[in-house]
Amino acid sequence: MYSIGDVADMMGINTSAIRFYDKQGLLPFVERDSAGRRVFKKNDLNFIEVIDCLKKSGVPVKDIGHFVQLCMQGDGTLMERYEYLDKEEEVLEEKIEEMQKQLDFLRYKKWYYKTSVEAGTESIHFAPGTNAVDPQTKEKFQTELEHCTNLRDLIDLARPDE
Amino acid sequence: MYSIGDVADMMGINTSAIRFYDKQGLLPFVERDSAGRRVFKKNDLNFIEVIDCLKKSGVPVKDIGHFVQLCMQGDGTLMERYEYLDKEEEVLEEKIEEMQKQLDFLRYKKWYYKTSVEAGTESIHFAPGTNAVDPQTKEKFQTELEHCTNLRDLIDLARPDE
DNA sequence: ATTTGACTTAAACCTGTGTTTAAGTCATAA
DNA sequence: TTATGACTTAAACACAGGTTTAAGTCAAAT
Repeated sequence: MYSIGDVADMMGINTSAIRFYDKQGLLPFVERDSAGRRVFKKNDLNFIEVIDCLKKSGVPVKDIGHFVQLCMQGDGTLMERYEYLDKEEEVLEEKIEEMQKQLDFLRYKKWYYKTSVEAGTESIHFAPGTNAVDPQTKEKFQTELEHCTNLRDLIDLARPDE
Repeated sequence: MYSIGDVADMMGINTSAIRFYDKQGLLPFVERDSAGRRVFKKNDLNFIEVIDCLKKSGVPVKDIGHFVQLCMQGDGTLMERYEYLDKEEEVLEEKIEEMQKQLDFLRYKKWYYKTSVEAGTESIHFAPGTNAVDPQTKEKFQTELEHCTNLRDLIDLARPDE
């Protein structure tokens, strides 16, 4: 048995966030004591763990509410719940893939600035006689990337010894 | 030379989103024609690519504005720009790691529901004589995970042949 | 007995990230 | 030459996801 404060501490969130989730229908299983205070049971933490996972995965609160509603309806909705999680698995996989693409681009730009810092000017990457980046710059990076064994050597700026 | 509509089409966003970014200081380099319309140069697309990457990485608009400001100040800020990207690289790496953790949990829950669907009831995972999930359920999954060669066999529900 | 601290609610407030609306400008095709 | 479509602005609106505030309840320690 835990109070809202206990749960807030355990989850690392604000008590008012928990009350907000409750109001949005995410915690229909939470009971109350004689004074009207929320009482969280041990098994409620399993629910909260799922809710927390979905929130951290970027699922909107209303959407999570739909899943919780399925959970409250017993074994008849087991398949729907499986399908819900199956869908979210796919969404999350795509999200991670997308993030990885952005990370690759960020690393190209780190290389761009590492080499610029080393040269003292960004203009080493400009097309001759212009102030614009040479369209071949990224391909040059790709080539260097393929021929390098250590990504860090390629994109990290050497730090003075500490 | 591109109009705001061209850029919107290329980036797959709304023209009003571009105007919004401009107002927030993300596009100080964009010029105007005699009629006051935005004119995007080829090199502006390089900036927009970076902005788009940072946005997709979850960086707040104001924060991106800071980077753009550095870009407008010439070679004197090269090191700061490198450090900015270095920081964002780390943030993004952590974000991906976090997402991967949520994905692992989601897969545990998929297994939980796959096995429940197969059994016809969720109660196979309850502690004997209770309505609460057995605390050892997750460990049981972990063990099965270690001994399995194909994740999909473990967590994906067999679909009828199509 | 009263004070303290954790809880309760409803309602107001705030931030980020745009979108929509209304009124107007301009180049070009019919 | 006029109608169309793409652009311009400022300001209002929307919406998610909370946080803050104000007023009150209650149990337990002083």
